[in-house]
Amino acid sequence: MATTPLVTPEKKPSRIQLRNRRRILDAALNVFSQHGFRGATLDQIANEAGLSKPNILYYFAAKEEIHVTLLNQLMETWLDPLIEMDCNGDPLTEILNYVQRKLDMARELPRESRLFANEILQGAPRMAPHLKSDLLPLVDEKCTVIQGWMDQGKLAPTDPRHLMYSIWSTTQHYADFEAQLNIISTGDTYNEAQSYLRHLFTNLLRPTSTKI
Amino acid sequence: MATTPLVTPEKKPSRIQLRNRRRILDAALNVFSQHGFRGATLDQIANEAGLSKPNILYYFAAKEEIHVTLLNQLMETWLDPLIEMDCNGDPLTEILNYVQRKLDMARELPRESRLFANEILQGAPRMAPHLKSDLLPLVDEKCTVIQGWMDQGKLAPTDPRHLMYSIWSTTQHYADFEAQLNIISTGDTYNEAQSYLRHLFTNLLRPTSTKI
DNA sequence: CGCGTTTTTTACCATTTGGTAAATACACGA
DNA sequence: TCGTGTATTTACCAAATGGTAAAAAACGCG
Repeated sequence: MATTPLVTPEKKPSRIQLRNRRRILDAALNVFSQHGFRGATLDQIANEAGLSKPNILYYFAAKEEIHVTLLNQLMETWLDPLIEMDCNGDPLTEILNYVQRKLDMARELPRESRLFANEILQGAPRMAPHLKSDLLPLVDEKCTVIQGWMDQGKLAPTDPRHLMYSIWSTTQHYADFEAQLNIISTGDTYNEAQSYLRHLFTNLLRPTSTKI
Repeated sequence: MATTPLVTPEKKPSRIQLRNRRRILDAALNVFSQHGFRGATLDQIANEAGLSKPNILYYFAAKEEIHVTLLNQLMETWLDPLIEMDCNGDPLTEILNYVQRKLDMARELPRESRLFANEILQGAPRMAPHLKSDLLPLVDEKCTVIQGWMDQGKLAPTDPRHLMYSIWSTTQHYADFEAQLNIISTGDTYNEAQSYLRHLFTNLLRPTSTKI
C-alpha cells in the first residue's frame, strides 16, 4: 500500500502530512476562490503550493476532494457568527455585533468569502445539502428570535429574513467585490463601512425610530 | 476569404448571422454566468446554442471574444439605472427609484448579474478598464449629487459611496445568491424584498429621521 | 547503520479543450 | 436555374487537464 495512506482513517498524520495538506488547502483556497471549481486547475494549485501535481494527488484523491474539504471547513466558520447571536442579549446590540463579526470576516477571510460566493453563483452544486441541513434550520431559529424581539417592541418591526439577507450582502460585498471597490473606492474602506453599516442597521431597527 | 467574414467591419449582417450571433451570446450568457470565463467551455456553449463548435468560431474568432462582447453589452445595461438618477428630482424618490430599478434588474436579468459578479470575483481582468473609464466617473458624479442633497438637508447625512455599495449589494444579492435563497427562502421573495429595501433606505435617508 | 515506511519524482495516459483547414451544403439574387 | 458568396460540417491538431504506475529518494526508528 505505497499509494494513498488516506484510505485508512485511523492513522495519526505525520508532521509532513499535516504541513503539506495545509499548504495544498491554502493554495487551493487561492485558486478556487478566484476561478471557481471548474476554472481552477491542479497545476495551478500545485505551483502555488510548491509541490508537484502527482504529489498533490498523493494527499488528496482528486481535485473535487480538495474542494469539498475546503467547503466543509468553510461551513463552520461561516455559520459561527450567526450561532453566536445570543437570544438573551440586548437585541440591537446582538444584531450590530453580528454585522460587525460578518464585516470582520469579510476583511480577514476574503478568500473564504469568495469561495463561498463562487459556489453559490455556480448553483451550490456541492454546498446545497449543507445549506439545507445546517444553514436553513439555523436561519429559521434566529429569525424566530428576531421576530420575537420585534413583537416585544425591542426592535422596530421589519422582515427578519430580508434583514438577514441584507446583512449578508452588505458585509460580504466588501470581500466579494473587492476588485470593483479597489477601482472606485477612496480612503479607509473597512473603517468607513463599519460606521456606515452600524448607522444603516441602527436606523432600521432602533425601536423609537418608528415613532415619526 | 471564405473564413471569418467578420474581419471586414463594414458589411451588413445577414439575418442568419444576426440570429446565430444572438443564439450564441444567449447560450454563452448561460454558461459564463454560471461557471465564469475559465470554467466555461466552447462545447457547452455550442451545445446550448444548438450549433457545432467550429460554427461558433465562424461567428466569433475566439472564446474570449464572446465573453468580451457580453461584457461590453452588459456595461451599458448595468450603468443605465444610475445614469437615470435625476439630480433635479426629489432626492429620496430618486434614490428609492434607483433601488427599485436595480432590484428589477436582479429579477429580470439574473444571468447578467451573475456574469458581472463572476467577472468581479475573478479580479475583473477584462472589466477593470471599463470600470475605471465608465463606472468610476459616474459614481463620482452621482456621489457628489447625493452629498449635495445631504448638505442641503434634503437627505439625512451618511456616506454616499457606501450608500451606493449597499444598494448594489442588497439588490444584486437576490440574483447572485439565488441558489442559496431558493433553499432558505419562503414566500414571494421579490415582493418582500421590494418593501423591505424601500423601508431600509427610507429609514436611513429620510431627513426627519435624524432628529431623535 | 540498516531497513521498512513514507514521500516525491519521473514518465506516462486518456480525455478534454480551444482552435484550424478544407471540403461540403445552402441561400439567394441575376 | 445557375453561380457565387455564405454557412456548416468533417476531420483534424497541439496543448492542457485530471489522473496513474512505478521507481527513486527521504525519513525515522530500532
